[in-house]
Amino acid sequence: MQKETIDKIRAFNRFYTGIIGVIDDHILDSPYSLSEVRVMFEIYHNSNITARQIRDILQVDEGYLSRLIAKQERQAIIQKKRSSIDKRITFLTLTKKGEKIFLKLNEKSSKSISVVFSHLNKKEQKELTEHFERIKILLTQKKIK
Amino acid sequence: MQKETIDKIRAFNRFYTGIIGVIDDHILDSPYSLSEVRVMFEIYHNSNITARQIRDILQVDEGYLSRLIAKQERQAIIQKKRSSIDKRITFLTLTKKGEKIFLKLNEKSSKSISVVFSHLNKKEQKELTEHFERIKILLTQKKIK
DNA sequence: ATAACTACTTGCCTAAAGCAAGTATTTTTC
DNA sequence: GAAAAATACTTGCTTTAGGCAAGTAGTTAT
Repeated sequence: MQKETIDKIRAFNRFYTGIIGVIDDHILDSPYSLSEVRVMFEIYHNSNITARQIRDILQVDEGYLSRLIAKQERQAIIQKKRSSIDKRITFLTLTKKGEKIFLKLNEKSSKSISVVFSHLNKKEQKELTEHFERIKILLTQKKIK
Repeated sequence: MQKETIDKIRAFNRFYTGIIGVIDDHILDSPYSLSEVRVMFEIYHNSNITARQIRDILQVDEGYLSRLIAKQERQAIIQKKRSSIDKRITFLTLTKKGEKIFLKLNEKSSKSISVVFSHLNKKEQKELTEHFERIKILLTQKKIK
């Protein structure tokens, strides 16, 4: 791979890390950490997910995750139900309260996304999301070598 | 802003956070933390930068940064020289040793970037960096409202 | 000359996260 | 079908990252 290309990728990564940082910062003035919000996100979008699956998606330490989940269970955000078929596994769902909390946080994050991207008009927004789409396709397709 | 657009942005952010995570993970199996490498990066690319400037670029706590710099000075990676005009300011440079270390880490990061993007052919690489370029332009231009 | 400001440092503290050993359950192997 | 290996999760212990506030030294403004 060419050095120039690598430099461009690196430059974009630094740039985009900053963008993500700004958005995340806003979520962070809530009583929940980024990781906690991510856990809620995964459960919200995939009910009855397991801790193991979340670990694989978010790439977090399983011990740490176990504690996060326990904490959110104590706070009645998450509900655990053990599988009757395989008792090692517990399925996770958000409680009504948890769902409410997550949606509020999501709303907050939407707001901060809106702020960061607010200077774009309709057409530019469309262009932007098309770039995103293409990048995703480029980076996920034919990972199979 | 439209909900759909926000969702697409969020989806890309999650996706790209993962990509960056994979690349960063590789750098992290070195004795230096991400923040340390970033500090080296800034000094390497901008000799005689000040701690204040690095703080502004990287958006890190100045106390934490001060310690990082002190640590790297002890390790003879960084050299401080106080400004004779304004003695509050110290200019930072990499030592020969520091430069060597940084370049090695940079090389390592280049390798991991190469791996992540290796399935792309020349044409696709070009397309990718063009998307990056456009996104950067879209997101930096006319921030002035 | 004093007050306000800037650049950086230091002390103190909490939250984030890694690692390893442990428990309970299920699956594999001989 | 018992022992060994594997899986899903938990717990204890520890390190690291990073925030916040007060402190120091130097500079600029009033």
